[in-house]
Amino acid sequence: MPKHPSILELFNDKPIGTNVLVKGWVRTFRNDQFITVTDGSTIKTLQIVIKKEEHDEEKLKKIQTGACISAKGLLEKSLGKGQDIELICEELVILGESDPNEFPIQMKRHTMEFLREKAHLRFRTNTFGSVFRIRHHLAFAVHKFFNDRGFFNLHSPIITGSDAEGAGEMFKVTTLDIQNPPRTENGEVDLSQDFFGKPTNLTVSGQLEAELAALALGKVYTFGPTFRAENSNTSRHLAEFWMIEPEVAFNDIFDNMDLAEEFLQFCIKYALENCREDLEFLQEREANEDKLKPVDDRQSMPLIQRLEFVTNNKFERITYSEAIDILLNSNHYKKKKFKFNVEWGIDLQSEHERYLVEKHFQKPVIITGYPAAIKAFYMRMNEDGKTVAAMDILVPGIGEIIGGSQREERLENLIAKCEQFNIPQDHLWWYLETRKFGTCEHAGFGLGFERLIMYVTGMQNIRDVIPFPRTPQNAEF
RNA sequence: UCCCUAGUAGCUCAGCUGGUUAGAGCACAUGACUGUUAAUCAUGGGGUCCCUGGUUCGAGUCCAGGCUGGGGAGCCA
Repeated sequence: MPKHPSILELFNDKPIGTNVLVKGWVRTFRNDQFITVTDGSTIKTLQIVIKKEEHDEEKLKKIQTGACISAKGLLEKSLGKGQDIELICEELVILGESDPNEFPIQMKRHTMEFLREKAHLRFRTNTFGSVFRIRHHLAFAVHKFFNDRGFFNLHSPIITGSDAEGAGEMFKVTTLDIQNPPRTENGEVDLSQDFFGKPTNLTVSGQLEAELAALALGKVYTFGPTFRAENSNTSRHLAEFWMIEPEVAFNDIFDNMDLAEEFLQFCIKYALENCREDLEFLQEREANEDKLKPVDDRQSMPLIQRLEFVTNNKFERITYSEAIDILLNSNHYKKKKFKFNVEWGIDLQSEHERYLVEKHFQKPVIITGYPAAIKAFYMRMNEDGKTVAAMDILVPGIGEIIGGSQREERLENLIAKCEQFNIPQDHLWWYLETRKFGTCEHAGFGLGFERLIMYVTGMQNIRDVIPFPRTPQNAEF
């Protein structure tokens, strides 16, 4: 048992008439009498009532926004309207002062941009408190979903020696002195003297490793940090992000779609059931922010309604070819409103995906059967010899949230693909060997955890759903 | 990396076709009030107008370059 109850516990148990000790941070101090305190356990705040005469002036002055206090007293039914319980304070201690002239977080609206520069203190705000509580619950939901279905969590390596995954630019990992690295006779950096004796990178995906495990354990999933050294400056990309990658032996692309859809709906439902108050707060926040925006940029549905819509409706499933047809037959296309051309074989542009999801279907869409040329080497070739068993799940507002495929399990096909994509086979010998020894059909997908959090919280910028975002030119904190 | 856009008080912003001493709300300080809900009322302090250079009698305002933030695109999750 903790030495003192959290505010969440006080609201749940409501031990009215008993003596309690509370610790937390001051939000406001009104009327020289009412201290609003939060301790992070819930979005709710506890009102502490003090009698001015019982405390010396110096102490009262220190009850300021951001200060840390502890209060002991009787928990009572509140006389005021804003809350049902309050603490009648008998003993008040200032644990940590907070000079209001320096503390940057005020009880008023701050911009996300400003708070991003105060990432060490932004946890103290309602918005980030809610976001990071929801982040926790979603992480827990991920593990629960897979655990309940007999999946094993696989810890794929962070440092990887393979450089052929093709998922993007990689961060190099080295212990060599970059000012003065050892050189070979012809002047090149001698990586054989590096820590691992070869070039190594931070992982861009745990998928290939997950496949190895799936072909033995059956159903596995990874949930860990991944890294992309792309110079991407958007509200949807991070250099360090968390990815969830299930991989299942004996699943085909249709099983894969079912799993992905069930998984997304489970996570969203879990948040709706376990984070109600935080979601209500974020919904109100979003509505207030929307008032400042032009009508066209506003959300069509309130946050919670959007989430319920996703859990209550089947995702739309179409093939890439059907998607192209829909685009070609759209008024949007006929009025030449697309910036990029539409024809079979193109990689769908953001504007195309957005049209399909936000205008045409207005719900999550799963697109399958992409042209082989625009997808990764490991995706399974379909019978037509032109398309692969790939799938992307697109959601309104975010775009691609899941990308997956049935994997190419036929050794000769995979070797042919390696040649086409200029991937040296000796870099992937271990991957290819799984196709040599007891290969079987299998499938999996990757979900960007932060994008899921964005969708659930309604936050517009991915930098605001991870505690300390890493983006090009920015690794403060 | 490309395109667009912004940078004025601690925060959020206003500042017109260049023209006296650069404004408001919030925050802060002091006082009043005391069952408040981001309390209220009064008074007060607070500025490298992002930086560098230029045009001009005169630049927060115009021009050029740079820095930083934001939006969009590409890459992707």
